[in-house]
Amino acid sequence: MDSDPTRNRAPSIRDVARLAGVSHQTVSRVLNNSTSLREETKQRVQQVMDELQYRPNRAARMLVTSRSRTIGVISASGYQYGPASSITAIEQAARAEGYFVNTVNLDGSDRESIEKALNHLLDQAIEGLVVIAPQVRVFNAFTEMKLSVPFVTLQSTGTSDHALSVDQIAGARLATRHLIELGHRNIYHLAGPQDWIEAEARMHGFLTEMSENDVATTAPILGDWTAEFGYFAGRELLRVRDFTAIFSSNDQMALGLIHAVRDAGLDVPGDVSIIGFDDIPEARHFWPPLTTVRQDFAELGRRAIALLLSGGVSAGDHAAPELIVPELIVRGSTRAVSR
Amino acid sequence: MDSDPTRNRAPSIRDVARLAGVSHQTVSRVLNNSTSLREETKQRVQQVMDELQYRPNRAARMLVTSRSRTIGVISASGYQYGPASSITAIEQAARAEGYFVNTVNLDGSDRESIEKALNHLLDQAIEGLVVIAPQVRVFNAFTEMKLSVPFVTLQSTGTSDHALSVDQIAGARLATRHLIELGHRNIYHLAGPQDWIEAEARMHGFLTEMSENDVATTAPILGDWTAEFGYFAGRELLRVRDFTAIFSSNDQMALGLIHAVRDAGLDVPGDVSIIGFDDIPEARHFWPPLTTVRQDFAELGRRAIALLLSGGVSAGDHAAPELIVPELIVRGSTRAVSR
DNA sequence: ACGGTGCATGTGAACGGTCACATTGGGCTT
DNA sequence: AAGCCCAATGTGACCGTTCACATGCACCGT
Repeated sequence: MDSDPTRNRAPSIRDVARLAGVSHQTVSRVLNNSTSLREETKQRVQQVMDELQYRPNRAARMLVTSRSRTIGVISASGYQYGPASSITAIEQAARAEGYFVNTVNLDGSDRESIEKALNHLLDQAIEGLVVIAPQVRVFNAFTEMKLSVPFVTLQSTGTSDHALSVDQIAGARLATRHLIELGHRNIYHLAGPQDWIEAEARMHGFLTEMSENDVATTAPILGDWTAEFGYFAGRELLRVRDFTAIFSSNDQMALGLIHAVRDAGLDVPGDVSIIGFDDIPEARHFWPPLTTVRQDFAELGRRAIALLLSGGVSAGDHAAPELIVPELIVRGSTRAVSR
Repeated sequence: MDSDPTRNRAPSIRDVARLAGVSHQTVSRVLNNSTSLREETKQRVQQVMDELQYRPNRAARMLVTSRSRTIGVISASGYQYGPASSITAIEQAARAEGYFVNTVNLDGSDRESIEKALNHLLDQAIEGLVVIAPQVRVFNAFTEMKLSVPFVTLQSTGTSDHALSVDQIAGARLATRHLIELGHRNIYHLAGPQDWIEAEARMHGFLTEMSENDVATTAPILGDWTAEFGYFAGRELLRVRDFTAIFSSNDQMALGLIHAVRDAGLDVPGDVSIIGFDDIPEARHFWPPLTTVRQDFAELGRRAIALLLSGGVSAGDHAAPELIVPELIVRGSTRAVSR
């Protein structure tokens, strides 16, 4: 007869208990390595667990403790270098603390897809949330939403206590100052999309640094982060050619810019200096190797988990966390202006 | 008195039942939209749910159905373009089917970190597993492991019924044939790490195509996928300069190669033709725009979920799934050999 | 010898859903 | 009008863990 009820079921705490000759509660104690357990008992139980290949049922545990040990991540464009690095770091940091990570990728930046994503995670009973979706709209959506779980926003300006971020303004100023110090006075800024917090911050840093040094500025060009856009923007810009340097808001657009300059028969950095932002791994092998501003995405991810697990971010009465300092990486795509 | 027991607890199915004046089972039926429910009852229950902002408790459901609706993803180097794209696609496809995705990043390729990652996911009671870790060692580890959950391996050679993959051999032959057709006869192959399935497959494709066209080959150089390595390998190679073309096993190394060729004062493609593999988004804006072989990582991810959810991959008695066909993208980094 | 103390362990009831089965009542057949 | 069926709903058990509390027992001081 194959009606043995234990046949198909995974072994439970009671199965272990029976075989070890103890109560189920004792097994539970071993599981949670409680104190006040005789070493001998512990070992016996442990041994039975190994034999049975026992695995605690997470659902049951979750049900009774009402803790999921799961952290949700909502990410836009998770396939890009920056977010992807942060996600990797988040996962590793979370796992080290025994947490699970559940990532959801946003389809769009509209309210509906945000809510769909969020609901998906809340269904999962997440205990914390990391938002890597630095569009202004998304950011506002989250701050307005009165979330019941602690959350942290990545890659924003750091004006909120929920926001963890690299100091974009400082980074942009670093880049801009570098160009100014090289003698450039006609500098364009190829910015990111208007509704991205980072793009805005970098633009702000650019404009501030320019005006503090009394350099006249032209209106920044709003791009979409892609090399493709950089290329076409570059072509457009070169029709006038009233500049000697461009500060691109990210490395991909800088790559497109270089491409356009080359297409026009000009040289980087001979005719035009170009500086990027991010320092993606490929940047140092662009031709010429790209001068850029490095931000530590992984550190960002680690800090997000640390902040979340320290449990401080739900109430909303904390000081804004420290900004991560970006670093200027000078390579071959910038040069002193020729007169 | 704040001893109201319902105060801090999330509303349960019974709370809803009480307020709607039905039994808890009826609420459950609404939840699973069972047939044989009066429309009126259904609506009433639904309304109470909305008022209470009721959310079914996933743990409880999981416990009784013993289904987690979670799919695990194990990934090496999840921050790179290929894997990251696949992961994004996997998540979206899975979510569309109501599944959750849990990603774990491998710290190393040793047995221990594999088992740690796997255990982490099994603790989570995953119903399926996608492995994006195309090292031979990792692949073998999984096939040997006698996993109890259905699983799919991505980016492998497709020799197993668990393996879903782009046809790496065909892709490599495409690249190689392109160079041969351009008249190149002295072609180097900069391969990926020896223990990567894809690297091996591409190398195999290269060698096959070369020998079928009676072109003499030199031993492939084993790289590590980074632009950095491509750069140094290129420098080394250029000390002899007995070649006119290089087939690089990925785009990053190709980028490093171009860098090295330029450093040596030579031109791509004038002096050396270079072809890559992957078609990362930046490739078309390299200088020169990179000729490469495109593989559709997102499609790979979607198929993985489709395969997993069709439930066919646990038994092991199925035909190997179809390979995805890669595509040659000709841009500016290759040119007919000059005589 | 006795009650108190504290450690090691056991007992039964939650947790919040679903499952299998029981119950109700209205409409149809005969 | 009796009997039957089926649709709509209710009842109680169960999933595998932890929690709160109970029990047994050795050891201690007096």
